[in-house]
Amino acid sequence: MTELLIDRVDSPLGEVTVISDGSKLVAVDFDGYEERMNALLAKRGSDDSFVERDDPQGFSSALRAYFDGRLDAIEALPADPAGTPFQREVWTMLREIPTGATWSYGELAGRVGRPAASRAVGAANGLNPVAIVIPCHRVIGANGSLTGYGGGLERKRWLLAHEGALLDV
Amino acid sequence: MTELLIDRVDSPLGEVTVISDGSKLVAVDFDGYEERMNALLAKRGSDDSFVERDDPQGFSSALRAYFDGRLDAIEALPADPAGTPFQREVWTMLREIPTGATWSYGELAGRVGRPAASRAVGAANGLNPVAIVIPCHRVIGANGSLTGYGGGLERKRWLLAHEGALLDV
DNA sequence: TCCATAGAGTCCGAAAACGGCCAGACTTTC
DNA sequence: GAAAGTCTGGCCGTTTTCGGACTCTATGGA
Repeated sequence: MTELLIDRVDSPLGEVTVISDGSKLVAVDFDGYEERMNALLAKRGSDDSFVERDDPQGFSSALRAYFDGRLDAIEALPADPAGTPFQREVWTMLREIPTGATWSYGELAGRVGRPAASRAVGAANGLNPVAIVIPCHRVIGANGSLTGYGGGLERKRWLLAHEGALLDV
Repeated sequence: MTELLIDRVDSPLGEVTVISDGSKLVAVDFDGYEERMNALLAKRGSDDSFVERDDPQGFSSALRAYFDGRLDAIEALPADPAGTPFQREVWTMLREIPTGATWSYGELAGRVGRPAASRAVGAANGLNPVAIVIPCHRVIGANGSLTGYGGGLERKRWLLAHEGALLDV
């Protein structure tokens, strides 16, 4: 039974919910995805209680700075998402993608030592609980298409543009 | 693409088919179960061709000796059945059951470190490709009933009686 | 009491289904 | 012809579904 700190951040992409376990980020998600987020959080220790807290560990400020153009403000934030070993491996690798760059799912798969596991990587990507900070939005199709994003493709496009990534479309 | 050696042995239980990969037993089954046996063999390397061979590696002689009363003739025969890790674990443990003894499915489950997996053990038992030599017939219900046998309960009863096991019925 | 005989409860591993993929073979358009 | 769509088959970790060579308990007769 852990106590989780919850806060909200206004952004050009709508309200963003930030959840911390007191030391690390355990979830970041967009408005309207509460259900999914709760499902992801349920994978942690069974029972969690939520407590409203202003700017826990400074995570909310960091996100605001990121949205304001200080792209590197979120780079060092500690995150501890709950998931299978494979998923955690993928999520860890995601943070190696430089701001402004994009990888294909296949590239990412190769980076975690399973060159043929691009689909599995896609699935793991889709289950990333810590949006933005763990930059699953920086992974796109091998042909340059955006393919998908949990928060909606528009948000993915916006984030990549905000980071200065070069897109085909 | 492996070449499998096949032979038949006459027995009180009818004709028994013996299949060797040239060094180890890969299947032993009763007459009338060709289809099942082929299915089990299909789990090995994809394509196998069969070649008639008289008494390959002495396996057929050993079985005849067993049927003639030399019960220990089959104890040391090498076997290499194809299956999942769990199945192989179960099949390996089966050979630890002494001749003339019986275990319950639950006991067998405990012996492979999964005390609650008695049903799964039963399923694995039923898929044993190497009848008689891997003595799946020595496993019976916790209440002493014979429960089931791929070759028919009559054969199971006969084998146990042949080995001198004490049965309730 | 004792046995046998259902029936339900559970529990597992196996197998199948499911995606935020991708490369290659084909079509269709200019 | 080239270039942009379409379709197909194969991949892979996860999730779901399934089915059973179990077992325990409750019943109902002898």
